Amino acid sequence: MNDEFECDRLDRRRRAIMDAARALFTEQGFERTTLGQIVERAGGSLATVYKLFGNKEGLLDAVVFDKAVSGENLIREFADCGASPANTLRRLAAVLYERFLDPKDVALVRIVIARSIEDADFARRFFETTAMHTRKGLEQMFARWEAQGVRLHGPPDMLAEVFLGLMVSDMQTDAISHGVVARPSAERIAARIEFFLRGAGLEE
Amino acid sequence: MNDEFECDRLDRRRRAIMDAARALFTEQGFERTTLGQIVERAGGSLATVYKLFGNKEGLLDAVVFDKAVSGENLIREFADCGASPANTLRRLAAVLYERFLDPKDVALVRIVIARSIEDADFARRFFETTAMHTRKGLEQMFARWEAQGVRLHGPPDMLAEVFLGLMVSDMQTDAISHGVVARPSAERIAARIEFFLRGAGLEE
DNA sequence: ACAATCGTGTAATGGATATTACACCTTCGC
DNA sequence: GCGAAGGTGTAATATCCATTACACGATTGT
Repeated sequence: MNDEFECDRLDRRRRAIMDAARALFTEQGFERTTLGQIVERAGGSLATVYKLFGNKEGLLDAVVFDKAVSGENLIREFADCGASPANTLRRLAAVLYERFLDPKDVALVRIVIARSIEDADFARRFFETTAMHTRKGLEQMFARWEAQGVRLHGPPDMLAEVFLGLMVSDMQTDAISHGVVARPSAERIAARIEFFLRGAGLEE
Repeated sequence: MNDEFECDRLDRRRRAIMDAARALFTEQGFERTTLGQIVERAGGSLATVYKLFGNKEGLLDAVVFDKAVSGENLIREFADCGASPANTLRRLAAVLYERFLDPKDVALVRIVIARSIEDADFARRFFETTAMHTRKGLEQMFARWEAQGVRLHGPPDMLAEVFLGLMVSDMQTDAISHGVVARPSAERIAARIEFFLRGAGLEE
């Protein structure tokens, strides 16, 4: 009972600190946020922060890589559910918007970009576990369709890049620049999807 | 002769300070760069920096908005030179890559994003004088074509968004994340252009 | 050549903050 | 209940840096 309780206590403290840190980092940026503010919001003490995370950078690391959800599996689910390519892409688009324009995600990306100026490796690790996975997932999806006899205008890797660029990249750039962005309307999404389907040779 | 020389001297000093500041800001980020480093590289003195720019933020402002080239005129030149829409877009693509993937520009964008966490207005001003202009320019180009009887799949504003998203946004996101990005190959550009032409209904 | 103007270099000032040290108190096993 | 282990709060430490103050020297118009 000792270990479990101990672990529970530590975990709860860890989570409280990380939650406070994430909130403050995304509100004010990394450098402007002081450990004092974090402790003030999370309760506990400075000493605990240093015990759990080593230093301020360690805390940022923990916050950013907390839940690196893999986009690869997400996409595989959609690709394997038997719908036509056109319909699969239509449903996938909504998920991508959810994923790439989520304010929490966007805020995190901004922090990573800010930090990447000083620590290039930090950004590389982040994007390899997020955007890269999504792109790879899309690429595999297109490749599987091609193997099943679907005729595509262009190689799978190009289509994956283009799909992401066409559907979300410009809005993501906007979101990153402005902090938030309005969810695109259904019509707007639909227009882009149809555009992609024509370009890829997938009109029905 | 007095005024001219004075002005010349001040201008030269101004330029030297801004050049040093831009270099250091893009290398290390805004917060990590000290005014001491800037003066050390530019020569002159701290007092001059404060006289010319007021404070550190004023210097950043001057650096970022130094040469806010308008993308609107750039695009109008291309649109007015009489080539077919397809050929115009083909030549325009190369210019956009030059513009959006230029390492100097990318480095600036990173700084703006980093700063935007603390100062949202700063980012808004920047993107209104750069990306927004380019988008508007594209939109007007498509609208003019439509007025001339060219049949397009979709409204001009959507096409402008999509063209930017399709051609550069994903690479720009990469560039912003990683700092630099390899210039895309001619084939890669060509493939995307043809994709866009199909989607927009502009195949020849 | 002279005196004034203005940039220049140096050296405070003052505040902020990451990090560490330390003494206290809670919590847990026995 | 008791003692140990370890979290907690507070208070130094120590550095770093934007900003200001000041005295010096160069440059210029007369």
